[in-house]
Amino acid sequence: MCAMARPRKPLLSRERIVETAGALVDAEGLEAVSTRRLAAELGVSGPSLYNHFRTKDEILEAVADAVSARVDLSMFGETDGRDWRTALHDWALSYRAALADHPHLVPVLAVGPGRRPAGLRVADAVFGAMVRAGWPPAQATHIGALMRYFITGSALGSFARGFVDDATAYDPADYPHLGQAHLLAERRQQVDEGAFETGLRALLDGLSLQYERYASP
Amino acid sequence: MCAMARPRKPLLSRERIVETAGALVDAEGLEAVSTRRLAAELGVSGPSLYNHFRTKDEILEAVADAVSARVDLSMFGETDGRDWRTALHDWALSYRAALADHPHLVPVLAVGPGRRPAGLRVADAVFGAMVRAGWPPAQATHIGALMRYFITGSALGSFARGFVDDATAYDPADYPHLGQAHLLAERRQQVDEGAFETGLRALLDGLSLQYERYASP
DNA sequence: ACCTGAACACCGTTCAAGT
DNA sequence: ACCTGAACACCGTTCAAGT
Repeated sequence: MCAMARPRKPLLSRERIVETAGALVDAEGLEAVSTRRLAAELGVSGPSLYNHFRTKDEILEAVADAVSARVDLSMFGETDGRDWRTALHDWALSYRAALADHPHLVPVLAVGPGRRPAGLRVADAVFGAMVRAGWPPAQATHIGALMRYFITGSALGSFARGFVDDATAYDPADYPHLGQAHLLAERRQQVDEGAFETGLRALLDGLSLQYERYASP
Repeated sequence: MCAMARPRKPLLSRERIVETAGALVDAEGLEAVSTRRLAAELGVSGPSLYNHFRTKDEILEAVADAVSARVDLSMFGETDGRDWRTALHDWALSYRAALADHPHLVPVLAVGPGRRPAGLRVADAVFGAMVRAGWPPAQATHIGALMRYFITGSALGSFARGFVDDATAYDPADYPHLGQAHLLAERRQQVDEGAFETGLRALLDGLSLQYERYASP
């Protein structure tokens, strides 16, 4: 009448599924992740996954959440009125780096963070730090969202991503101002990097102007 | 020996396929567009589409291109050194409105514009106008890209999009700074709108600061 | 040239059956 | 509780056949 020993350890766990799915996305891209393929990678049969997740989408969301959770938020810990700008800047760089580490996952990461716990945790951290730095609550909320817009938008819509690598596909006559140089892969990456830097500086400069209006009356 | 009359008019054309696919995406979302379903909508059988497009992806790209091509670029026509900022602002609003008109297509529109003719045409128009307004060429290129990052990022990553509409799914204890109000649908939309306005102003303000450094030596 | 039906190699998901 | 095989209702795409 004592408890029978469990027949054996379960083959799967949510953690192991998320981990393996993440590795598969990184290695072969989103379209390589089918329930059957992922299950094979885990040494089980397809339907087994449904004992741990309700849908395939939930698995991908969990993978995205795990990546989001790894983004450094420590710069929002000791923010005071002087360095909110530095904190935002550092966060933007580490966020961008996290996306660059998992390029195939960016389309999943870029859509609404509202359903992912880690996304809300980020919004909460930015909000708290901005309020402590003297921003009005409404503006503090906006800052977290607009920074994310820019960072995920740059990762997803980069010139380099998915560019057709056939120069002859683009007739320069169609784009009088864009030079031939734009069609080269390395040039495209330079554009992405330069646009990110210029945009980030512009955002922070512009926010600083708005901050002065609130903080110096 | 004179040319025989063509048996009859072709049932399909690229234009008709793109038009019908666009209507189907708008009405029922991206996942409703299968080759079989789209073909049924057109009154033909699935494989017929492959006489006009090489893949289903090419059809969706063409739909996205058609939407991009409808974004107003006239504000870049008569830009001089004084109103590059107004032109960028107006373009941002009309771009955002175009995305809001086709929310289901945003994930397609947000990825690399490099492979779509209309995307390059936009980049070209912005570049030309910025150079005429006095921006150095490298900065002019960056401006087109960074504005697009922000606009598409805000459309794709909006708080309102795909938010789980079950308030009980979020325990306020997990997000000490975010109030209960954030969980309401109307509040989320307000956040999106406010964040877009704040971000757009910050970007333009920040770019104005950089412009002064180039234009007033 | 353009459309068709049949076929291939897949999908996500459900479910009864096993342990 | 957790895993399985079989099955359902789909996919995108190819291809020989028709006109």
